[in-house]
Amino acid sequence: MESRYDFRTIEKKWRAEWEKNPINKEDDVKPRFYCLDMFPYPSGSGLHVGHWRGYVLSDVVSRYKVLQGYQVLHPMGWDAFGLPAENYAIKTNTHPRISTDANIQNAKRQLHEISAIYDWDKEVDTTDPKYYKWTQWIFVQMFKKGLAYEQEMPLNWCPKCKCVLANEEAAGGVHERCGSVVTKKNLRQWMLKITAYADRLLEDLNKLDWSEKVKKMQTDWIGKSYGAEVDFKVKDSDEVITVYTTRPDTLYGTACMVLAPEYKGLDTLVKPECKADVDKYCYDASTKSSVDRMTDKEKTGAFTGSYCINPVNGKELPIWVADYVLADYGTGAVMVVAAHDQRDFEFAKKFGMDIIPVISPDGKDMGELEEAYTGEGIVINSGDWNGMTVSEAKEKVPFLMEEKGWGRKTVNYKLRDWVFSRQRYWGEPIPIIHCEHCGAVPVPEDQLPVLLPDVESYQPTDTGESPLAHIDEWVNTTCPVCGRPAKRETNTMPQWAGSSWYFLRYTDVHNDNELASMDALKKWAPVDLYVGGIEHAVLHLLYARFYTKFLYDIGAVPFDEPFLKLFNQGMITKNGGKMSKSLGNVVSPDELVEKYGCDSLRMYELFVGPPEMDCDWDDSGIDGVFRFLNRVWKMVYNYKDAPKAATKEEEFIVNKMIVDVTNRVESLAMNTIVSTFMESTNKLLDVAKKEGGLSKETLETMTVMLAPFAPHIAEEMWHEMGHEGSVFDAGWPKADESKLVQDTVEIALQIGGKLRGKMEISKDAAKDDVLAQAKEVLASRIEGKTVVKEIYVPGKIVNLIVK
RNA sequence: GCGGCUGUGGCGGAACUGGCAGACGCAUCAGACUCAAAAUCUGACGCUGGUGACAGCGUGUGGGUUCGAGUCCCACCAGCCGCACCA
Repeated sequence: MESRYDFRTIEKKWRAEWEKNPINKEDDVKPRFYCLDMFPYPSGSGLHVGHWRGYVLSDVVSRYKVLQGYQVLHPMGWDAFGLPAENYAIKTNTHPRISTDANIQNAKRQLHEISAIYDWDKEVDTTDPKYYKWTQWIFVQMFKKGLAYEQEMPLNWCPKCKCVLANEEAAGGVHERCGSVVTKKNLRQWMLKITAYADRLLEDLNKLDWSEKVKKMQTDWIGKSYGAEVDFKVKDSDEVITVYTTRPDTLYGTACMVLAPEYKGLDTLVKPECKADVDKYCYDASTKSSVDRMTDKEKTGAFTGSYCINPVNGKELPIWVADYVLADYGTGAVMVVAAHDQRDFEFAKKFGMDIIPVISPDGKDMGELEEAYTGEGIVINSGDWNGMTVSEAKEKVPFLMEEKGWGRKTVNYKLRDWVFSRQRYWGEPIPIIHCEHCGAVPVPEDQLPVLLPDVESYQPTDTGESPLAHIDEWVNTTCPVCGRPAKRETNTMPQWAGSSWYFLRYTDVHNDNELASMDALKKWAPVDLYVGGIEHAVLHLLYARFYTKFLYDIGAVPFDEPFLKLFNQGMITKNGGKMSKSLGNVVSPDELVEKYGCDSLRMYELFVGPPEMDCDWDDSGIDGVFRFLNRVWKMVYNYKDAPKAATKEEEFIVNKMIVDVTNRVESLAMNTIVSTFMESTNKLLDVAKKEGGLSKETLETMTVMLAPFAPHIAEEMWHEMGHEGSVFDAGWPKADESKLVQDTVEIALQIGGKLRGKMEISKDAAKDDVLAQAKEVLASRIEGKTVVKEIYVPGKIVNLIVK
């Protein structure tokens, strides 16, 4: 062993050794732990220090579990289909297969620098036909269960990426990936009926150990609300307009009916004299971007000339069109209760309609309203319903309406079905054949996978047609049912298809007969700890839950939630901004590894701050971690050959360290673990200086505990202390509680809550003795005053209140 | 607009159930070693006043509860994130 900490030699040596003899051995007697990173897109820009943060954290947990005697599944793979890979390929003018492979090679090389315990025999690549065979198989199963269907409707269209988007990808009217403003395009597309799982996706959030933040984001996205549907007959017509409302208690206060510009059947309601106005209004609404429509708060509208009848009081209500009503939420029709909804209030006021209060906080008349009243209160102006409280009326009214045939109780969701097809090349072909006689027919399972054909031009088109549509020899096929000529579906699946189930595949990567065997799934899954960024809160994480529930329902998977515990690491920024190649602020781990070593960078990634919080990257602090590792190295070097018996103080420091580090790994408070190591080491070095050495056990315990964090230096020190096997076979140390009991404790002395001194007392000193002693110490300060109250918190504090 | 998170020295951040605020580290300063520098080691390091032991102030702001508040309650301010006309 050299006195100098030569990290380059050490890290190279042990990385090679672990590749030959992995420390994480399969052994079916041991308990199991599945620790998963969100797999990356192999983009051209490679990994930066932000990627390391999550990967280091999950590797620390994995290695810690190994030390605790678990066999750990800690795999890695590639989410290699989809827009980022394809756009990169287009930009660099290379086939996506070639650029993707190159990017995977590069990312893999960079990942090796982390020295995580990934088992590369279990690598998953979503673009591998052996993998996407099962991505397609899942789609076929969904089709067979009626969960995959085609529909023509106005869809979110990204003009830059030239493809349709799911609602989740277009939240806020902006494409989440490229930032372009989304427009609408009327297209026939494949949809997945995720709404059929809305309730279970909502309810089962209770089962999960996820942050409240992510659970809330999913809850809000699913957007369940309780209310009623009410049927309004159209005057002089057989038509009926059904509205959805969460306020059936306010039905008597309806001023008018408002329909979305895209309301189906609008045309039949428009009177000839109003047609020009309504048409113009609807045209203008259709050309507004969804962002404008969301941000223009000034109410607009047009009258159709028709009226409908309020079932509760027979009142005739004018029917209007207004773009503040959304076509795809509820029924696309809203009853305007001007007095109790701010938007309705503004609309009614602008067009001079009656504003009739039907809820009053005290049951009395409310006079002229300045704004809508949305609070609790008593029903007024509402016939038989008068006198009920709001909550009472909300509960009872739907049943009263049901009896009379006016409407019914119902629930509603914001969640929409998932737009699943993409007009792009680099994705899984949707395994469907279109036959004139048989309709859409799934490709028979024994013919899967439908291979993505090689193609000259994979540039996207403006027409909403996939680049695959031009490959006649691929498109033209025969119908698997009737054998007549037929055409293949040319759309591909979205990026999310492959990532919605990859965590299942890791358990049984090489299985050609099923997506994963039941045995393998039972053995490893579901995932015990899932680590990744929060940006997937309602995308990947919602889709993966949906897929898992579906696969559970068809008996392919033995559980219905994929990720038991989720940890979202904070983002690392540089100079306050997200790291990106275009901003030129990417901090590459490569140079830091070169200068300080992998172990130092691993520890520094943890030390920068609480792992769930964002933080701004600053290289300078890594010196502190590097110095710390040098100190530990020297400590072992100096004292390993002449061990001393441990003093009481030494045992206390070591056992305290064991307790603190263990608790903090369990709670993932990684930044404070590094502090604990540093503090303990400083104290041990003081002891060593005083006593002329340290015990063998102390040095060994320190080395073993350090191993998950700084594995190379720990392994080297372990061997230098004379051990044959790996430090990861040593077992995680257990604290000896008896060593943590100290004979004396220092307590703080306060007068009137202010710190006025300290004193050392025996750990089981009686209260009266402590107080007497405290008064002695503070004698000069309480002289001439009366002590009116004495507070003693054992082991902590004495507080004297004086007058 | 609604909802959530965050706010502590020059900086990153500690402080588990209310109990000694500022652990640990960075930067800075002083000292030791050195011909010198680097590295390393030792020490100082919230602010204000005082030569000084010491005193006063101090966890975004203002109130409150408590013997005692960074921590609990109320109101507000700022920053970030999410949702955003969801009837």
